[in-house]
Amino acid sequence: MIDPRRDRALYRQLADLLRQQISEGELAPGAPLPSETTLAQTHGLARPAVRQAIALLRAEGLVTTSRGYGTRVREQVERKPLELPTGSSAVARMPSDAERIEHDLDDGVPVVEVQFADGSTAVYPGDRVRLTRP
Amino acid sequence: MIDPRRDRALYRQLADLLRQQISEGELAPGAPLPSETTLAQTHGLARPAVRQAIALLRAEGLVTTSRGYGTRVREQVERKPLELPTGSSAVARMPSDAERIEHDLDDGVPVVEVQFADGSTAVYPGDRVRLTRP
DNA sequence: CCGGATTTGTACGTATGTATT
DNA sequence: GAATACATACGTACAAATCCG
Repeated sequence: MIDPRRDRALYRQLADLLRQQISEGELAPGAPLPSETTLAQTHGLARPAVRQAIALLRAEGLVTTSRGYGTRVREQVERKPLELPTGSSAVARMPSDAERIEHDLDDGVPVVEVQFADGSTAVYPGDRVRLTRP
Repeated sequence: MIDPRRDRALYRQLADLLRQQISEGELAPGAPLPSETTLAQTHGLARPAVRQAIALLRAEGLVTTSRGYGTRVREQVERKPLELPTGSSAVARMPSDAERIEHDLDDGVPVVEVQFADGSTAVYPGDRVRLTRP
């Protein structure tokens, strides 16, 4: 229940609610969230507050939003094992705007940048790879 | 220059401008961005549009915002080498709300979750570690 | 294919609260 | 205490994408 007297922003309270429903499976992967208008009405909020809540979940990689379509719980894609070669290293970071477009990455999805022993680098979508060391 | 006739949202155009100034060093690490009010006036936008632009940059990990203080270009912290042990693997993802608070992570900073050979896992701040394989 | 309904995106204005300097 | 700066929240309006009959 969203309570204005609590010392937590209303949109954060709504995000907490939705996050809980997702983690408990009440909103399963692929399932649509109620529309922004519906969420606003059922929780007594204005639409901007609802949008802020959903923006939080998007940044966490929990949901995906498509214009004119709606917001859905993100489905986990399979991660390909990627062996980290001897003498190489890897860092995780958020993609640049260009990288997000190039790799068709959703909001809230980091990239993995591998630097090989020869100094060259490669960038991989963070939700599709798992670095391994056999 | 921000141009309403262009087919790109005004707040995205402003984000592009600021992103460029950051990448070119005109806004160096640690440097403060103009205040939201100033940016709004100088570019002829309303403050909500300016806030959207800055929110984009925050999500990309380019800037940090502190209430009552302002927004500054993020300074890169040193990354500690972390050897990926034999038989382990690692994934990159965005932190949960709790993890962000626990590790005191800025917006736009992913985490690295290592799964060890015995099945146990550990989570590291994505901006402070570099996975290595000697 | 078209049109209408639904849904999210963009943008403005306003007001008030709270943290930092 | 005052000034500055960001955070939260409401309301409104129109644009644009998608879906469905």
